[in-house]
Amino acid sequence: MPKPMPKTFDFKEAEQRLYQWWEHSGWFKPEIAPPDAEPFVISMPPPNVTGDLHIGHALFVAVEDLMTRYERMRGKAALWVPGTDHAGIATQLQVEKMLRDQGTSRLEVGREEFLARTWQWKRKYEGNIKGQLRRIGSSCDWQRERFTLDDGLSNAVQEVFITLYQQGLIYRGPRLVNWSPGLQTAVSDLEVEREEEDAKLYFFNYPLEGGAALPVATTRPETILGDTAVCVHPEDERYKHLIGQTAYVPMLKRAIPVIADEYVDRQFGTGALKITPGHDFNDYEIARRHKLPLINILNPDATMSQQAGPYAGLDRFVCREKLWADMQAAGLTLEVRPHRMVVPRSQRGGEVVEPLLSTQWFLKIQPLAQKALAAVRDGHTRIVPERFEKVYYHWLTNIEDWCISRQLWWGHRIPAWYTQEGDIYVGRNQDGPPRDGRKWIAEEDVLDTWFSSALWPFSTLGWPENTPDMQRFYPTSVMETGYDILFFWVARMMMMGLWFTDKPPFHTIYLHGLIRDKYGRKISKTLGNTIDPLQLIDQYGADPLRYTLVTSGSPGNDVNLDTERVEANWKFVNKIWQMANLITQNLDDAPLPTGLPPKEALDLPSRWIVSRLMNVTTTIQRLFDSYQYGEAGRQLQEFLWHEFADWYLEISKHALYQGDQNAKSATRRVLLYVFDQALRMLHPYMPFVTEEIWQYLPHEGAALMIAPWPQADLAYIDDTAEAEMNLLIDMVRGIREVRITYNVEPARKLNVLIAPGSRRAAIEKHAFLFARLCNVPQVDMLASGEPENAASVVVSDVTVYLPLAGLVDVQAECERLRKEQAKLAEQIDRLEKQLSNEQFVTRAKPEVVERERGKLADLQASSRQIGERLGALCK
RNA sequence: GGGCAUUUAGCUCAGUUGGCAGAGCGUCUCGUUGACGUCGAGAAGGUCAUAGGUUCGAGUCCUGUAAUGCCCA
Repeated sequence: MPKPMPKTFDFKEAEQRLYQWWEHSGWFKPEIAPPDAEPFVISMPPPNVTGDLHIGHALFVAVEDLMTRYERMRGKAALWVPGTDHAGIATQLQVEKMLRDQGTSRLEVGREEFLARTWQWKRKYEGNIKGQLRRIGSSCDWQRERFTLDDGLSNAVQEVFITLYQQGLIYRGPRLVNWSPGLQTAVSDLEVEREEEDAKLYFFNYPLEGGAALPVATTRPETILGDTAVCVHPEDERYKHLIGQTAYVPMLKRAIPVIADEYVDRQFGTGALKITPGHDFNDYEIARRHKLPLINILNPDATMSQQAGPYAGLDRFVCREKLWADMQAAGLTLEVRPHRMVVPRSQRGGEVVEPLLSTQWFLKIQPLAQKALAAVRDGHTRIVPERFEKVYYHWLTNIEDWCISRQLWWGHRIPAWYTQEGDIYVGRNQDGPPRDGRKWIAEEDVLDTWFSSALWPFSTLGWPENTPDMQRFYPTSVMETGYDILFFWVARMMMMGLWFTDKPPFHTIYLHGLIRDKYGRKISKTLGNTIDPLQLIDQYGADPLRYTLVTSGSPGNDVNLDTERVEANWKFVNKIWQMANLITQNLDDAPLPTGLPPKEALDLPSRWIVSRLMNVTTTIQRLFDSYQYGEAGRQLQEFLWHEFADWYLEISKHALYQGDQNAKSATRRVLLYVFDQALRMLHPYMPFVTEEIWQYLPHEGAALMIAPWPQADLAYIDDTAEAEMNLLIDMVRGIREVRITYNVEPARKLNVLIAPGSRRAAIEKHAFLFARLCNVPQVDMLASGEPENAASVVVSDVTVYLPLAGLVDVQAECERLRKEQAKLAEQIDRLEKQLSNEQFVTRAKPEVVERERGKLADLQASSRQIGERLGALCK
C-alpha cells in the first residue's frame, strides 16, 4: 500500500521542509536543464532594503515564481535572479531616523560611521527579505543573488558612468533642479509629486520709476526677493506703455526691467508676471530668452540666503509672512485671495520641493530614449497589457535630461574629481585622480538609485565582463513588475540595456496592477489597512495567498484584495488534499502502468473526465500563452472541484468498490492521470501542496516541480461522451431537485421509472449512477403508460418518474410542471425565431446553427414530454 | 488641458477569436453515504452605468455621455 496521508495538510511543517529540499537539490538553478535548453530568465525587481516585504511584493513573487516554475516544467533553463536594492534616499532616511531615535545624527557620526551603520541595517533587512521570499516559495537561484552596491554591480555602474561621460552624454553644470530641503538633495522630475492644494494668491503693486506702479500677482511672495524682471504681454493695452521702464523690487529697491513676452497669460492674476529665474522653471526659460540675470535667494535648507538682504536666515515660509507684512506696512499690497494651485511635493518626505539653482550631474537622455522607443515600436519588446505602450511612448518622447546626482551618502559614489581651476576628471574610483601634482578633490555626491537599477538585467549577470551567464542568459525574457515604475525603472532599463548591450534587456514587459484593500483604497500605514503577507502565510499557508493574489484580478488592473478570499482558497487547498486522500486510499500494492489506458478501454465517466481534462489543458495553455494566469487558475479550480471531485470522484467509487479488477485498474489509472495532470498545472500557483501530494502518489521523477508540463492529447477529446454524461448529470440534478421540492428525507431510498426515449442503452448501462448520486438504487424502464402519483423530471426526450405515493400533491406537481413548461416555451420561442431567420441560418457559422438546432430539438422533446405529463395528470 | 482604466448579483471580482450572464463570500432550505462539515445537495438574487451605432446576433466591437480612479502636463 502507498504511504497513508495525514488527514489534513500541515502547511507549516511541509512548506519549510519542501523548500529546503528543493533548494538543496539544486532545482532552482537553470543548470538542471540540459546545456542546450532554451533559457528563460527573469530579473527579480529588487526589493528595497528599507524594511520588510509588503503585500505588493507578495504579488510580484507569486506571478514571477509562477512564470519561472511553468517554464522550468516546460523544460527551459529557468533562471530567476534574486536581489535587493540599496534604495539611496529611502534607506538613508530610515537610518537617519534610527540615529535620531538614538539621540545622534548623520552629521554627528560622520560619513564613514554612517555608512557602517547603514550596511548593518542593510544586512538585517536583507536577511529578513530573503527569509520572506523563501516563505512565499520563490524558486529563485540564490547563488546568483545580487545587491546593487555589490562590487560587481558597482563596477558596472562606474563603467556606464565613465562611458556615457566619454560619449559626451553626461555633463555637470549649474541648472535649476528640484531641491528637497528636508533631504538636502536634488531629486529628479519623477520624484516630485504634484497635487492641487488650497493656497493663496497675493496681489501687490510693483513700484515703477517715477512713482507709478504695476499690479502683479504671485503665489509665493518670498520669491519677490529674487525677481530680475517684471513681464507683461506685448499686446496688453493696459501695460504696453510700461515695457522698457524700470521697476524696483519691494523692500530691496533693486532695479529691474519691465519686459514683454508672449508667454504671459493676460487672463491670470493681473496679467503681469514677476520673473524669478532662480526659483521657477518657467521664469528660468523666460530669463534665458531675455538674458536676465539669475539670483539665488535660498540656502540648501530653504532658509533665505544673503541675497535676501534683511530677510537672510529666515525660513522660506516665515519670510513669506514677514515680507508680506512689511510690504503691507509700506502700502504695496492689494489683496490676498484663496487660490487652488499645484504644489510640488517630495515623493519621499512630502515636503514642498523648491526649484533651486544647483550644480548637478545630468544625463543627456534623448539618444538613449530614441533606441528605447524604437525597440518597442519595432516589436522587439512587447508590453503586456498593450495599452501601456502608449504611456511608454509618450513619456520617452517628451523626456528631459535626467538629474542623476544626489547629495546623499548611501549610494554609488560618482567617480569624478575636480581641481580648483574647475577641471573635471572622470575615472575609476580605485584608480583615483591623475597624479599630475595638482590638487584633485573627489566628488562627494552619489548617483540616483535608479541609475544602478537601470543596469539590473545585465549587471546581475556579470556585465561588463562577458561572463558565461551574460552569454547564456542575456537578454532576459520577461520583466514582470508594477506599472507604477514603468518610467522610474522599466523605461530606464530599456534605455541602458539597448545603449550598452545593443539588445533590449527583455522581450516582454508584463505589468501588474497595484494591490488595494477590498474597498479599493490605497494601502497605507496611516489608513491602517496594511496587509501583512507573512501573517496571512502563518494563518493559511503560502499556497492560498499566492493563488488568491494571482486569481483575484486581471493583467494590468489593480487588485482589490479581500482577505476572505485567502481563507476561501485555503479551503480549496484542503479540498485538493482530500481528493488526494480518497485516491491514495483506493490504491493497492499492484503497480499500475503509467499513463492512460486506451480510450476504448474506458467507461463513459472516464471518457468524459479525460475529455474534459484535455479540453481544460488546451484552454489553460491558450491562457498561459497570453499571460492570462488569473483566468487559467480559476478554470483549474472549476475543473478540479466541480467536475473532477463533485462528479468523477463520486462516480469512480462504483468501480473502485464494486468493479472487477479491470474496472478498478482502469479507474485508478484515470484518477491518477487526471489528478496528476491537474496538479502539474496547479503547481506554479500552489507549489507546496501540489508537491506534497504528488509525493504520495505513484510518480516518475523526483519532484513535481521538475516534472514535465502537461500537453493535451487531443485523441481523448470525446464530444459524444461529454454529451452523454451531461444528460446523466442533468437527470441526477433533476431528481435531486424533486427530492428537495417534496421534502423527501435524504435517507429515504427511491426507485424510479424511466421512459428512456432515445437514450435507453446509455441509461441502462449507467443506472448505478443514480444510486450513488441521488440515492435511487433501482431504475426500471417503462414500457408504456404512466405511473400514478409520480413526480417527473424531463431531460431532452427522457422522462424520469419518481413514484411518491402520498407525497405528491397533484396540484403542486402541476404547478411545477407548468412553470417548467413556460420556461421551455420561452426558450423554444427564442430559438425558433432565431432559426427561422434566414439571415441567421445563412450568415452564422454552420456549427453555431447546428448547435442551436440541436438545442431546439432537445427543448422540443422536453416540452412534448411535459405536455403529455400535464395532459395525463392535470385535467 | 491631454491620455488611460473602471462601471456585471448584497460584497469582492471573472467573463480575449461576438453565439443562452459566471465564481467566491454573504443569504434561505435541507443534510443519509466507506476523501473532505476546512464538506455535500438545492434555491433565491443581474435592464451587464447610460444613449446611440455596427451585426443574423453585443457584457464583449464602434461613437457619444455620466460617475469613479490613475498617469502625464
